[in-house]
Amino acid sequence: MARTQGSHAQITGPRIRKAAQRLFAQQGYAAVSMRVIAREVGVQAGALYNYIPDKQTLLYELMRDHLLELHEAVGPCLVGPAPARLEAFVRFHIAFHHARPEEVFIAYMELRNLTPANFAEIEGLRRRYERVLAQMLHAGVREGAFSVPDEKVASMAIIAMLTGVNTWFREDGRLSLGDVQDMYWQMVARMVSVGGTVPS
Amino acid sequence: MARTQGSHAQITGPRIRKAAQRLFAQQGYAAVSMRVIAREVGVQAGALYNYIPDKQTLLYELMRDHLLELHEAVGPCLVGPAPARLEAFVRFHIAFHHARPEEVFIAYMELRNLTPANFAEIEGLRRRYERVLAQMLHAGVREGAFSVPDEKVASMAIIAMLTGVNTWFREDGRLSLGDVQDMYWQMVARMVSVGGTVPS
DNA sequence: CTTGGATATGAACGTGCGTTCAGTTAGCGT
DNA sequence: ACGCTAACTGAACGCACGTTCATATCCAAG
Repeated sequence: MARTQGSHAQITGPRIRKAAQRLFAQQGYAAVSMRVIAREVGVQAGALYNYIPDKQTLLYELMRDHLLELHEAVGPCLVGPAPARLEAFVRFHIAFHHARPEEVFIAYMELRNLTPANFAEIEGLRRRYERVLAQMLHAGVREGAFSVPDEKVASMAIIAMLTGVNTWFREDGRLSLGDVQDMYWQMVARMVSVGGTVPS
Repeated sequence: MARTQGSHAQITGPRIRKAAQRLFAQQGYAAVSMRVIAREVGVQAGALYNYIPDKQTLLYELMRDHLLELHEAVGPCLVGPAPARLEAFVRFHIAFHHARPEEVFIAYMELRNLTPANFAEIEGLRRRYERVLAQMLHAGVREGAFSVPDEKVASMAIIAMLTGVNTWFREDGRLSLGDVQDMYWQMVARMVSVGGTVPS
């Protein structure tokens, strides 16, 4: 048999990516075989190679696409006065990452499974995102709106604490995502001394 | 051949753990084979089973021992007034994790490679550690020394940002570990409003 | 109605996996 | 000097891996 039903190309490609994303996030890149991905999609393993050159590229493209989408989406946070931009960034980062737990998990956990060349590309995209926040802090400090011990260190600290939300937040818990955004913004604002003093 | 040199039992056991720790941290549990671990130690794969029941238990014990050591080591941070305890905790967490990058990496990245039973044990130990900080914050809030939006959320945020140091800090960078400890303590202190106001 | 390209199958390639175990050696206690 | 046992080897088990490829089928266009 071959092509047991109608034309599938525009369906199968995305389905492969979705299945790989789910499985990589759940079990890890190294633990997921091409045959398992294929079964999830409903084809034989060989058919996957009509859509991807190899397993490594599949992983790389998932991570790259995620980070490119992240860069596009953060754009609107880059306008206005520094404190407003920072607040927008905090809320954005939490919401964006919450909406994509699998992509985020993969982007953080599977870096070491990239070939050196692919790793360099992904790492570059990550650094660019970190610099977005660092520059935001830098501008705020220059304006006298923020005070931090070190702009780069503060940006790493903030990103780490924001990304950490994904490890514990559950939709059905006692807090809504909005609550969490409020709380994190309050903590970040205090951390960078927005307004030069602590908000009550 | 067998036992090509003198008695090795008390040497080989720890060497297996060290090798596994290094390799698991570098390449991931699923990507490291028993044969590779054995080669690193200088024995055949079969010999490993004189020291460990199986690969899964090797991973589990690495994580468990790390977390038990963490609990023992955090003890001294639990005395004194709340602000002093929190400062001690911040400095301790950074230093302890910095000294054990491989253990930390494994403990965070390989959770999904544990069997459900082992996962439950490890997760329990992690939660206990998180509760140490949460109770510290709770006490500080009760005393009026701290102010946070939510004690549990704040503890997750603080632990995430502290653990994040391991992802970027390099011994040979422009900052010493002491610098970083100072900066993070300053940021955390502001975040929980130590003293009810922002330290300059 | 024919045809050609898109889409998929299923077998096969060589390799490596975790684990077991009978056999072999080295060094200790006596 | 010698046996005992701890320590290790090396082969073997069945299975799964990523990838390739000849082949088969389906659909759209002419």
